[in-house]
Amino acid sequence: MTTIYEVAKRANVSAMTVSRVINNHKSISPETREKVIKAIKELDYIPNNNARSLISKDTKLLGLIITDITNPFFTNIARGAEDKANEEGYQVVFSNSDENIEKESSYIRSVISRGIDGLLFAPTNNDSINNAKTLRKHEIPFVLIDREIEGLDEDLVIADNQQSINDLMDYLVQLGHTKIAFVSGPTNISNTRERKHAYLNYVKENNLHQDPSWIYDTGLIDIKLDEFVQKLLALPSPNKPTAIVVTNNFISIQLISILNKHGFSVPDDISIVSFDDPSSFPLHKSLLTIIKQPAYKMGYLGMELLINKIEGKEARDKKKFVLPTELKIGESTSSPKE
Amino acid sequence: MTTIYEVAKRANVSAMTVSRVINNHKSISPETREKVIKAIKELDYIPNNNARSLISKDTKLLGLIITDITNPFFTNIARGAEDKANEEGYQVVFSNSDENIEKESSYIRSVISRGIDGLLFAPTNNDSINNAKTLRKHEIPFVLIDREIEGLDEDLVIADNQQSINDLMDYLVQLGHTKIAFVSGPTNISNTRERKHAYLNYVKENNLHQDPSWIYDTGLIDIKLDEFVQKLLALPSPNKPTAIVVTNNFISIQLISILNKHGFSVPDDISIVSFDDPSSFPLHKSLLTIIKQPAYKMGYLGMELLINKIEGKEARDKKKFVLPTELKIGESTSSPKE
DNA sequence: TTCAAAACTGTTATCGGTAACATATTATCA
DNA sequence: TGATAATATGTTACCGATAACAGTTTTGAA
Repeated sequence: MTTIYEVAKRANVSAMTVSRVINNHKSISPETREKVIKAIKELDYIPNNNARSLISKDTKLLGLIITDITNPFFTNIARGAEDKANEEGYQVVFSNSDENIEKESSYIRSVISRGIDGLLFAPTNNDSINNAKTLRKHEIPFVLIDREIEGLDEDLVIADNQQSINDLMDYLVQLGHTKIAFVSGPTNISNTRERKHAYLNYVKENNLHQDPSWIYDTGLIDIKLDEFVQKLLALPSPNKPTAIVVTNNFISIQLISILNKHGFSVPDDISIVSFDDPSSFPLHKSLLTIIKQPAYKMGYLGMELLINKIEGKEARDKKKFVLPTELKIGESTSSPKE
Repeated sequence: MTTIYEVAKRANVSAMTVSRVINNHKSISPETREKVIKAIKELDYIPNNNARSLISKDTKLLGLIITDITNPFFTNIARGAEDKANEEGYQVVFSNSDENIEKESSYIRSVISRGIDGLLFAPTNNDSINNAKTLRKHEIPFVLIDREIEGLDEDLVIADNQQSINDLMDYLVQLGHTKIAFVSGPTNISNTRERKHAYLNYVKENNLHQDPSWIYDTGLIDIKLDEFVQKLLALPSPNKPTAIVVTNNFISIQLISILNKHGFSVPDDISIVSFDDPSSFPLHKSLLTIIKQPAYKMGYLGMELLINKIEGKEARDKKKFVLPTELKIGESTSSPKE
């Protein structure tokens, strides 16, 4: 590895002078600068950023935790985040937490030891509070994305869950549905909680049919829908829902699959609405009627907030950014029969 | 930031002893170890890995360059790569090169200055040879993925292009097509080159209709298909192809869109086959008939090779891994009319 | 002309770790 | 029982950069 000393020797100056040239300090004579640049080029010298960081305390490295890059929602968050980071001269280390709090903890300790300047962070669930505290103890600025942590006041970028559920419900009601079931992920994740809350509110305020057996919370990794679906389908016709709101795209795929298995077709027998269709295809109508969350924008904005925070351009008060979503009508919804 | 010296002071030992405890050296008495561990916990000490790297010369950090994480093919490569890296205790800094050689160069210099242990690298095109040389000069192990660089002998993981084209052509011929056009990306990218070569071979060996005006190379960022399509559709019926092989999923989407604009429908008027349908949806038949490349496996294997190389577990001779692909029949193909 | 300020370059110490060597104590065996 | 090895811990130097300070030369205003 070529060091600054080798460059210095070749250019017949001190290491400090080379450092000054690299960092564009004033007070370097044009001749010296030229000599040094020549030596740098000849040796193809690339400074060791880790040695620099030891003194400067910054690394221009940012962390990104998402649950799974393979989920198109997070893919676009990652892309938005990387774009902004890149624009500002930062690089991104990423990790898939897979809804696993231990994996999250272990990654966070690793990136702290790397000296990352900040972290953009989709927390696993409310248990992530301990990891957030670790970050704070080590004075790593971070911004939450997509999910809030209960009891933690921190900068946050999310989509508008209230509005999203209202839009979905409005659309279903407009189609003539009044019996609407609700399948969500685990409620220790904030967006699930908010969506469920919005659903319950909507049902109450609009005097829709209410039934506790129509509401089901699954896990995110082991999604056990079979029993719930069987119970639902066994209900006598007047008590059977004609539509289901699903809070997660992966769950909705499995749900449709199970419904089909039981001989129920979507949307003929039952309508399904969800979030962030994973099959969005530019050319044809989306299969699912969904709420599209502005994933790219969320990632981009999240990084922007984070970098502002790091570089001190930001007022110190915490901010919560709630971005608007968009209803996209697909082929998983129709008016109820009869 | 808590340093090893503060831990040492609190535990009443030297910094070296703390270091020994952290790194599980032998010759530490149980009492000392316990004292030190207690101090580490009380201070929530996380070692500074950059300071460590300054001496040890390794960082447990790996680079990943893909053209665009948003392309599901690369998403899965990234996921496979991150999984393997994580299993082996490494972390991944990634970058979207966007088919832009300057962005690639700049990223590579950055990660070199970070002291990455190695790089998994989908090169932009043959011009990437200079970046590969930079990596070699700085003794950074790397493995190429998805694309070869002409004139560079280096470890490589790709999908079987020859076989893929043969499968697509076989399928079209079996449907009754004999007039098959070919649209590819730029031929300074190895997989495009190989696919084109395989297509030309197939046409020749099977005595299919040949026509230079049926072959078109586009850019990857600015895909200009309009003129080509117009020419193609203006051909008198006997000279008009009944199917098109497209080497890139994004191009195929645009192609279908343009064909539709001109009043031609797929597959009724013309069949389209391609690679890696971006709309693959678990529940229903894929829209496009495609060759599915084993993206996850490619990323995983690529990382495995890279890490073996870094850790010296690997024989020093270069290896080229060509993974098998899978034909997936979708709705973009049918037998030709009349 | 003269001397302080500005411009230019070098020396030393330090960032947070660890390798290499040194020292002190304990264990082991001929 | 004395010599040697093994165990346990500390001291010093160094990894590659840069901040802080210190010179030396040049510049410019009085």
